[in-house]
Amino acid sequence: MRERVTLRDVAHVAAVSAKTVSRVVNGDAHVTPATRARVQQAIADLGFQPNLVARSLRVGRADVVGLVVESLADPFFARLTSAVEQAAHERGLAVMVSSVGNREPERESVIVESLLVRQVAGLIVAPMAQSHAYLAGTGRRTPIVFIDRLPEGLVSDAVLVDDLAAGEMATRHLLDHGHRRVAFLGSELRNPTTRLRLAGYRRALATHGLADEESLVAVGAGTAAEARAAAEQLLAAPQPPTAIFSSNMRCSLGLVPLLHGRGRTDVAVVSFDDFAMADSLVPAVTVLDHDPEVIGRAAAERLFRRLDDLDAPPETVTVPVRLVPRGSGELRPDDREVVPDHDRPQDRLQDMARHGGEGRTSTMTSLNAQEGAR
Amino acid sequence: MRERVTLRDVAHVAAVSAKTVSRVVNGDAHVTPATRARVQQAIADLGFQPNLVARSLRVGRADVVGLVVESLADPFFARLTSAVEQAAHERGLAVMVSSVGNREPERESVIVESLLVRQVAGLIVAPMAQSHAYLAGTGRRTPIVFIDRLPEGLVSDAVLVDDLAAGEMATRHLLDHGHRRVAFLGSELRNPTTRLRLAGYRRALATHGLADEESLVAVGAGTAAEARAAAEQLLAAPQPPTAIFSSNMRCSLGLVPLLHGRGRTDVAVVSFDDFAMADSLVPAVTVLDHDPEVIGRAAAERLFRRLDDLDAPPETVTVPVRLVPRGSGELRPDDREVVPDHDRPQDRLQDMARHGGEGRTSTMTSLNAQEGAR
DNA sequence: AGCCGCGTTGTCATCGATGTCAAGCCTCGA
DNA sequence: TCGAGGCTTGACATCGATGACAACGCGGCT
Repeated sequence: MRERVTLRDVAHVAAVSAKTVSRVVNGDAHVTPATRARVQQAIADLGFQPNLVARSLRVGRADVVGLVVESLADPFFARLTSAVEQAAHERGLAVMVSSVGNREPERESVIVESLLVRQVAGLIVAPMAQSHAYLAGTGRRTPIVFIDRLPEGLVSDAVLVDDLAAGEMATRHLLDHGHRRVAFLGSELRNPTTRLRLAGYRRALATHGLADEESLVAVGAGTAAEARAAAEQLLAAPQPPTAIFSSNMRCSLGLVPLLHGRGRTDVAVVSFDDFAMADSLVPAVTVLDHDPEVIGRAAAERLFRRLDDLDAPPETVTVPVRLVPRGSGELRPDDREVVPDHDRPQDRLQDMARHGGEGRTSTMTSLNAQEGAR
Repeated sequence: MRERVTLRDVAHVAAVSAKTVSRVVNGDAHVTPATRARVQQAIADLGFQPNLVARSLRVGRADVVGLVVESLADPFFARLTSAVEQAAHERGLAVMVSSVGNREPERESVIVESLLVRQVAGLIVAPMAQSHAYLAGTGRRTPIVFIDRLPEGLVSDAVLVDDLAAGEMATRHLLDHGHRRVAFLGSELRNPTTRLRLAGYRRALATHGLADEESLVAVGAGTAAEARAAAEQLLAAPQPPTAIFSSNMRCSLGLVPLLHGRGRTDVAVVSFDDFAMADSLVPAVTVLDHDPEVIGRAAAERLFRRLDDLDAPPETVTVPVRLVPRGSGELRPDDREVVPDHDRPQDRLQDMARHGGEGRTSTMTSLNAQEGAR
């Protein structure tokens, strides 16, 4: 129930000035060992703990990083947050998290500003808002690292996924499983992400010496329903694809139920982005997945380097995606039968028993692997 | 790229004192409408934003709540964090999260102190450490709400789950499905949580007019392996149970793989705590589940009330648990055959299509429901 | 011996906001 | 007309730490 102890109290007990105590606390070299010892003794006796808010005011910034994501409840962002928090902790920084929610992207600016007024040293933002004009003059005072998407017309540090390589990887995966008619399902081409993934798709085709067939590329689907319709068209074509690369989650949410509803689970599918239930369907959906731990740490480290050198030119870090084979992407063009599924739960059971709720594995192979609550 | 704007700058432009600007910013009533307007104009012109760090120093506390959990990557804590963050945001508070990690519970004190020195207004802690002596005098200065477990020898605000009711609910669920020989599998009785759940189990038996049979209660299993052994004993008994209430996750991690390995999926199971894969097994495991959103919000609101009245006596909030029927708990004593499983994924598919990746449903029925990454 | 230089320590102002207290002004009633 | 009381506004100190700068003491040098 001790009263708050300040530098001055310690100074008084150690018979030195507050400034000297400050030097000891901050590890300043210019202090005599004898003085240092006396001060440290006083600190210990009084149980002094520096007030970081006061320090923050004086030095003009808090030793805190702000993190802005869409939703903390989303496992992707949860793991990202965890990675950022670990990296920050190693550097002695605290983390303030805020979620924007998926309803109103405009809330992003409010959230960001609520962190700025708290003088965070830096921000990591997974952008949702359309415009980032509100960030106009902020960058210099408070560095920002963007995740996953670079806001329009802003040059800034960012951590992006390698969409080109990802598109190529997905497509090659299907080609390697014997498919020759691989379709591309994507949303609007305005989206640079989609463009890059499509480019990767084409590059993989070219590498395999295949022509890029116009009729196999279905883009423009903005919603799951539109994606479903686009997929229906693909399947109804005279020479339908035997495999489909669904280049984002929304598309998959249209495509996959369609295939299951029609009993067309013989069509091979690789989906970008993991999505709910992707691994409990039969066959489970092979996905290209971002590794949130890798992205989070990369973003944190990019930010730290920026804090150490505010004047270096902006840098973009590109992280690879992983392909998580689960069944749907490993179907061959002549497969008419689905892999029996009753061995899959068994596999997982063994996995579960092996990990036994004790340690967390450092690299998880399945995105959906999750520890039980508590 | 504007320089930082302070109260004084605004005061200068509006030709008033800094104090008056402060009054306007804080909505103090004692300001002439004319003055107020002039000040607000100046604030808008200069783009002034108050420096919350300075305010925090002055008032002695930051408008921040600290949250300490085991792991942010754990979906339970992720959703809890999300709920806390939302509640805090509604009150204008930011949230600093820190995770302790499951390796060294002693790190808890370091984490908590790193938040205290940042002058957080209050803390929400899911305790892991054995001793909380380090919190000795803290409570008065910085209120703490504990989640799920009350630290030894500390009277404090807390949010606990209703273990008694939960034990009763699980057991009654099994009894209602026709079972008469229901076993209880639990860890050490030293653990008050286990004691309460066992009491609930007994109460349900009593309500159904059943005797409490000693041989059906297996407690003391500290690890999954021990739980497995205990379950083996139960099943090998002359009159084995037809249903088992596994009273915590560790027990379930011993019990469930055993049943599956032995092909004894005819034994009904209700498990406390959701766990990895619980819903993708066949049959999926019926669980009693904490609702992290409810717990998080309850903790936040308890904390806010405490902030409003530091002298009220400590209060414990008890939240109910939910029973999530998934199959294993709905088996009847005479069931020899497992529900065919291929319709379950279909159900989910429809579910998935219906929600279509658009809105987040406000109350999720399945704990494991999760949005895809991004 | 006296001066220089270096390393230690202290004084003072400051970061930006707010609590305290009082001054100034206005209104109303005696 | 004058004083009391209320409201608006401002001057000043303060929260706790740190940066700039100065003073001090001591050893080495000429």
